[in-house]
Amino acid sequence: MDKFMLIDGNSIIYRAFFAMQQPMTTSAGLHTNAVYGFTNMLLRVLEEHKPTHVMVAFDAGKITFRHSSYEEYKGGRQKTPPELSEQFPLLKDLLTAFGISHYQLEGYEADDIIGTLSLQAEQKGCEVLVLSGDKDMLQLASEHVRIALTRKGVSEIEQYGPAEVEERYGLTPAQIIDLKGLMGDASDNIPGIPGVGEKTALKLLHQFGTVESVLENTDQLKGKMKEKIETHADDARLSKELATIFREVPFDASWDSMKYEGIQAATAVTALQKLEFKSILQRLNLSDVAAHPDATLDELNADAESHVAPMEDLKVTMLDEQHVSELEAVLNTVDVVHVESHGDNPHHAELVGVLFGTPEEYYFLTPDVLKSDAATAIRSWLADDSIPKQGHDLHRADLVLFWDDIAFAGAAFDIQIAAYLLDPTESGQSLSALASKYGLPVLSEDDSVFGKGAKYKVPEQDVLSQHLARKAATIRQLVPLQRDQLEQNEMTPLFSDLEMPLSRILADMEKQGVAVNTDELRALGKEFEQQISKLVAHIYELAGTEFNLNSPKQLGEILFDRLGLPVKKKTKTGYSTSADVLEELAPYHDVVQYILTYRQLAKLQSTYVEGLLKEIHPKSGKVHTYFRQTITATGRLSSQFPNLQNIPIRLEEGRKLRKVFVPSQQGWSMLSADYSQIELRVLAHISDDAGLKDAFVHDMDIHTKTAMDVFGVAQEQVDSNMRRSAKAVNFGIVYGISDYGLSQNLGITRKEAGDFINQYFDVFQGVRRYMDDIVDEAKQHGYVKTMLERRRYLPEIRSSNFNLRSFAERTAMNTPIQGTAADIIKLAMVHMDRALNEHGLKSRMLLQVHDELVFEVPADELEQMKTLVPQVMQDALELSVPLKADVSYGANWYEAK
DNA sequence: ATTTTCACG
DNA sequence: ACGTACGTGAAAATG
Repeated sequence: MDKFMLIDGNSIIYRAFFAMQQPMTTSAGLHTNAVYGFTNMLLRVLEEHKPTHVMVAFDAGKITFRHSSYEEYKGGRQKTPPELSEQFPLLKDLLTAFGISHYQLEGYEADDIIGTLSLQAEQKGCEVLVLSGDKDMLQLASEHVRIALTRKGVSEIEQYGPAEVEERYGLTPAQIIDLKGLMGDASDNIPGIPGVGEKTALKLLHQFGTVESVLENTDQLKGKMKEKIETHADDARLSKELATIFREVPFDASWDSMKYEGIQAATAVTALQKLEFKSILQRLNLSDVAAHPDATLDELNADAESHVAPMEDLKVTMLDEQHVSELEAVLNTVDVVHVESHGDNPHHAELVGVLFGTPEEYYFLTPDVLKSDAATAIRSWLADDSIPKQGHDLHRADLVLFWDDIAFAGAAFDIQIAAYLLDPTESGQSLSALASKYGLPVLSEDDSVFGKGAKYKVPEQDVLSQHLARKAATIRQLVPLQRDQLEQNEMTPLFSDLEMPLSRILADMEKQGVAVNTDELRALGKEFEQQISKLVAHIYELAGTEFNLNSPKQLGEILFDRLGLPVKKKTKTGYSTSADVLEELAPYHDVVQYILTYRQLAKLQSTYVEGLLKEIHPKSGKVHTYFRQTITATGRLSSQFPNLQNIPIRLEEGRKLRKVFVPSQQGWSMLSADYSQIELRVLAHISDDAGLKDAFVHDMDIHTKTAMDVFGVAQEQVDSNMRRSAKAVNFGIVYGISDYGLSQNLGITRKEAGDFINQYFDVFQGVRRYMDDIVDEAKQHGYVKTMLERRRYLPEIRSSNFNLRSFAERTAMNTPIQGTAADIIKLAMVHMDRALNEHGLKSRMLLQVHDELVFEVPADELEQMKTLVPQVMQDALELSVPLKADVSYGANWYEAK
């Protein structure tokens, strides 16, 4: 017998929305929580009831036939929140992908469509199940029509037939209409009789049976109730009419179109991926879906239970020295490598083991075995640049192996880099997180296999090798999925021609390291130390007490409680003692200036002198930073252990630290080249602003030029203050300007800052247009792009929260600029690496500091490098304005300024 | 583990 | 009215 399931789409999606209040969005910022709740419920009921026909009905249009008899019908109702209304089309698309029919008809509500269909189905001899969250539906219950009402959001379902309705209310299904006629329904703005709630209504109906009968027999009632019912008799009749589901909707969908033969797996998976429903996808085996595109989910599930091997069955061979040849024999089929290591700093991390994966089998080698004579061929394979390798964080693998004297080359597809490009803000880039993101079989977190922090322990070898094999299996399955997505996003060149080659270049730079003159560094430390101890004594004396100068809390107590200085700013935990606050306090008390100087020197001492000494590698005597390629939201690199991208330069005291960074060989020089105003040049290109472009084409001083245009004066009339202001505006423009930010920076009022910005935009109209357009673009697509198609998703650009939205808007303005600048210097690095090789130069690229490249150069290459480096940098990418790079060199990084 | 401060582009 | 300039990492104190 046919079994028809009718779903009240509006009712269920509303309930799902309000039940799941935690926000849930796709990376592009579409809200999906209601669709998610709906889908989970749908899959559950389909599984449980196995219907032959399914139809989801929706309301259509704002005006229904009910409005003609009662204009205020559904009046006063809260407007559907936009976070929910944007989910209706998503749900309908998903249903289509599932192969489930949905229907709506102008002028009718979902109730009416369901009422009509349930009647027709029943007359055809079908069993009908109606799914809704609305009690009104109970009026449809009959011998062959059961009503399933959701409870607790949509997580539970309660079924009603006529018997259950009788049991619950003591009424027949038809009397449900009368019930509502008397008690009304606030949510639909159906009046009912004031003062009559469920209790009274039920009592009346048990006594009289129908609304009409109640109204005819008011003489049997007495007191207030009699009065109210008599005065609101018409309301009761109207309410009953409104509550009655119309069961003769002119329906033109065919019976066959509602047939349900299981969810089409292939289209369903695509749709679920689009919605990023990880946990739902996780339950499906994607490789099976790919193999059987025409199958339904049920068929695949049945299939999976019968013969797909569970993860436990991965075939892993642990190879000792005697059996390494087994791997040698299949090396040409190895398609995944995973290097497991322990420790955050890859230059000091311990090699735990290496896993080689072929599609058939996995092989695990301990570090000892890999380093043994027996594994020479394996090591040659690892070192062979012409053999492409796939893995997760191969950059780290390369470094870890390097310090164990094992060469690695040929990284072709790094899924960590791919994941970063696909969404640079996604923090969870662990392999396990990626597995769940893509709905692959669950992979244990490293923390749970190894333990966290001090509890880290390498497990038994069978557990270890099994875990690593699962990682390898995950990598193998991920590669084609990411490859497709990169291709779809037109990011394949960015990935293959820029980021992958760069990852090897970075590893080379890091292995090379930078030599540090430790004697000089220690001498600087001594100098700082002497100044610091004098300052501390002085400060204690002026404060009248000793305290921990490094504690903002204690310092705050001294300054504001003990010395009674005015409080300018507070943090969430107490007084702010940041430098800008202290600057303001300096006139009030002599101690403040000493504290500022102390802060400055203490920073240099702890972070740079002591910090740097700690990072000198015992094996090389150099510092080897670790450039991270998958951290920043904009595409920039970051640098760790130590951070060599924030070595002091702005103040002379700190700048001296650059003297300790020296060439690693006698007679060599440090050479540094930096882009001049790269971000503003990028802005000139992207915004196509005539004035800005003109300024760069003529290589003018951009801040002076800005001052001339904004203040409307000649070059000679620009004083240092005007130039300073113009410079601040230019910075602000790049950051995504706000009047508040500029006012803070320049110490002017917000209004003055705002006027200033307006003047700027009046002159640079192309820039204004760019800022407007890019925010619109971000709102429309949910992401912004750099010139090389690097993306950043900005889900909060559609937020109703002003702060979140404003932040996203500034980010939309800044990211294409900062990100394109990052693209450009990365391109320059790839070109530079090639140029050094092609020219057979011994010079080495050592550091990248966002707009600067640092090299060490032998004396006989100095002349050539002085022209080659800026040339390559300037030609990295062609813009509508020239790029400019300045070069300098000297005996150390300080001299190369 | 989080907060505050400060170094850089 | 809201309360920020964009992007990072490290050290120290403190919860």
